[in-house]
Amino acid sequence: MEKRITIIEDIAAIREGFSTVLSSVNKYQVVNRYATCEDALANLDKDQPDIVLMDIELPGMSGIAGTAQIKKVLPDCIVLIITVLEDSEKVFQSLCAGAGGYIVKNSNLESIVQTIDEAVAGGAPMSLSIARMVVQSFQLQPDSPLSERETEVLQSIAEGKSYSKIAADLYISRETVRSHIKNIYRKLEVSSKVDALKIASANNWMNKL
Amino acid sequence: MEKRITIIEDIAAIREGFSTVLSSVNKYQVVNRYATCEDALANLDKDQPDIVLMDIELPGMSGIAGTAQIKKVLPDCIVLIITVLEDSEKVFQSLCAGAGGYIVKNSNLESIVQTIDEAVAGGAPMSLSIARMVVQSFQLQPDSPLSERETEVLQSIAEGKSYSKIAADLYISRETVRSHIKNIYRKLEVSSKVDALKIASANNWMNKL
DNA sequence: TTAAAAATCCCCCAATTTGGGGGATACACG
DNA sequence: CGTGTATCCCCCAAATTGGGGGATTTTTAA
Repeated sequence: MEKRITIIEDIAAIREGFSTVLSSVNKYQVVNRYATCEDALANLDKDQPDIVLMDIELPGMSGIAGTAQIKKVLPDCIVLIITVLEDSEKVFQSLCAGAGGYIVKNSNLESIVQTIDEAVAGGAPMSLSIARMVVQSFQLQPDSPLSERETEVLQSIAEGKSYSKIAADLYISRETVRSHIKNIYRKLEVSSKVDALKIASANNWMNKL
Repeated sequence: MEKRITIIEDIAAIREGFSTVLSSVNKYQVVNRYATCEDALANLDKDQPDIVLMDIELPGMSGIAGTAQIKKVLPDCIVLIITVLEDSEKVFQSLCAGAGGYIVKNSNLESIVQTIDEAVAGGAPMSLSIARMVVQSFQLQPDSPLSERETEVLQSIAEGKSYSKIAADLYISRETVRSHIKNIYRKLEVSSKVDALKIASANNWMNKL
């Protein structure tokens, strides 16, 4: 069955380029092309795309917000991000918004079709460098000022545990937990859970699991 | 320069198979092979491997715990997991422990060498299905009983914020936050932050960012 | 159109938690 | 022999949490 594709990209040349390429492939049917998310969202019900190719930098609503909106209306629609630069922040935000993969803007025509095929087949197409970015996000930075035990305690705080619960889980006294927390606060130069967690997670000093 | 490789795999046939293949490649030098993490860890200082090929299911210490231990002693050592089945839990635990990529056990010889090359070049080699697994972990399950606002509130609790802080950030009254939390507790059949967070994060009902 | 769900706000209240002090002891590493 | 780590203890006041009991409005769905 033909897959319905919508393209959202503000640069006309790139938009029409993708469109021309994909229109020539039998299994794909480009139902519409838009320069902004706003336009695309207004016609979403009518277009009913199976796949959306979405630029990340758009005038008005960003591609990330747009992705979230589209997934809200059409949860099964696959949104593929078209990108030039690989900004780690934006990559994660897109993934959280529901993006299913990445297409590099200047890649050749066959690889674009191949990428879409992979996505349709249930894969999560992304370049090796994006995969590395994602994998790295799971790994701890080795530059943490916190000791192992302190990290363990902070981790438990991130899970919402109280001092008493942490103490029980680690088989230590509640006072010891307090000592660790005092040291954490001193090292990170903060004086509350929220601030400590903010700093530690921004620097990837805690495990994500 | 020759890369020093250590193989940890309890099945002799597979262990020797990898060893033979990699020994025949000039840029790689298999310095040692072990059946258990314990043995490998005892000789780590002497072996000084650049790359470790690690089976995930081992007698005694698991490959995941072993990976964490190795990274503690040799932070720059690249640990590649050798795996047959792709269990999402274990994949994430390995990544958190510091694994740099995955090698599928029954892949052909050239692709094994290619995977190691990618890892050395700074990539994060993994199969498409593992990439999908990782990407999916960033995406919300659509089966959440919580409303958007409730999810937002729970998200804030996960960040360690107090009711007052949440209220301020969302521009609502603290009492409204309390109402949302009461509803969250009712829906999830819990009566504390910890339990609510446990259920919601286990089901992927909250954003990771 | 009507009922349910969602989002907003208010009160009372007691137990728990938090974070600020002030300590102490023991062990390891260099 | 100091510095860091890990463990434990005390006091105390302010803040937080979670259990009740409500209410109103808007949005959504049946």
